[in-house]
Parts: sequence; structure tokens; C-alpha cells
Amino acid sequence: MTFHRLPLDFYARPALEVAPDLLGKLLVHVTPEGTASGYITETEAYVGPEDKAAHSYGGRKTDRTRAMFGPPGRAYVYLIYGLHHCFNVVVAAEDQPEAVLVRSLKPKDGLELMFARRRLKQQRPGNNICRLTDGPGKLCQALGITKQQYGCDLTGEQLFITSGISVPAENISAQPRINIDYAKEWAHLPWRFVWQPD
DNA sequence: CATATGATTATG
DNA sequence: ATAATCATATGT
Repeated sequence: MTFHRLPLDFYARPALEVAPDLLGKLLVHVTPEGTASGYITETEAYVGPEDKAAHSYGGRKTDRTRAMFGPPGRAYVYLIYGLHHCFNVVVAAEDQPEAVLVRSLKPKDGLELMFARRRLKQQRPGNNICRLTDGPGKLCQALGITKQQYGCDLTGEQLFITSGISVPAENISAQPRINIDYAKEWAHLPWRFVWQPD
């Protein structure tokens, strides 16, 4: 099986364009333990210095957010609540700190490995399997994404995104972003994109 | 140096 | 409804 990685110019666009386009694409992580992957089913756009919900709000450039200010097509990974990792795709352009948070996947390959990493008992497929990667922290745990992947080139060999399957626009809905109440007037904007597979 | 907080998850 | 759990950001 040959992978068709998304080219750099896919990422070199505004977060609000990339976020919905990422739905149906396949996120793949190749590690010594094996390969795990899943189709992207939910994303959120964070649009840069203006966006109160974004880590790059006000142009905050710190050790954590550095990757957001770098070139597009790289991974921005951070630890949240001292417990969970979140995976973002850096988009737009260098010094234009926009990113797309990947919130949920539909598991594809490496189910056994993902169950092991998640420390869930593998029950009947189709039952527990839907809980494997249905959250930003869960998908990082299942794919083995940590800050080791910080800044990782997504057109490279380890952690990458491929064309996956195409999603009809009518199967995509836009809703408010989750858990960003602190962002006040930016909190209700419909910048969360959801694909509900059949 | 001190403190508050979170782009979450699992469990009751 | 709430505990878990700590890197990061910010203030002194």
C-alpha cells in the first residue's frame, strides 16, 4: 500500500479553509511498535493573534507555541490539564500562527496497538472501537503522539496525513468550538467541523 | 519564586 | 458532578 501524502501547499492556507478540508483525510503514525491510523472526523480552526481562543492570541510566542509561528505542515503538540496531549496541524504561513486541532478520528489500521496504548479491553469490534479515538487526548494516546512529535514535518515519514476518502460537503456540519468559554465573543463562532460517517 | 489555569478524560 | 495532575503562563 502506497501513501499519498498531502502536499505542503495543502497546509499553506488559512485555518478556516484547511480545517473542513481535513475531514476524511487519514492521519498515520509509524513507530517501532507498529503503524496506527484513523480518518479525521472532527477538527477546530484556531485563526491566529486575533482569536482569543488560540494559544497564539496576541502574538504570544513562547516555548510551547513556537511551532505555531513556524512553517505550515508541521505538528503542534501540547500537554493539556497536565494529563493529555493534543495534536494540531500548523497551517497558513510562517509568522502567521494559525493551527487546526484534530479532535476525533475513525480508527483504521493498527487497532490492536491502539487498544494496547489506550489500555482498553478489546471487546467486539464496532462496540468499544468507537471510543478508541473520539477525543483529542484519546487520539494522541492511541496513535502514540507525544511532545516527541513536536514540530514534526507532516510531509515526512513518521507522522503524516494522506488523502484518505473524500467527504461530500453536505455531510459536514459547523458548530461552536469546545471548552473555550474564556474566549468570550470568539467562543460561539462555528469553527468546529464535524463529519459524521455513515 | 508563587500561583492559577486549562483546545480533557474517566468515573460515579 | 468531579477528581486527576502538571507544564505553562504570568505576576512579583
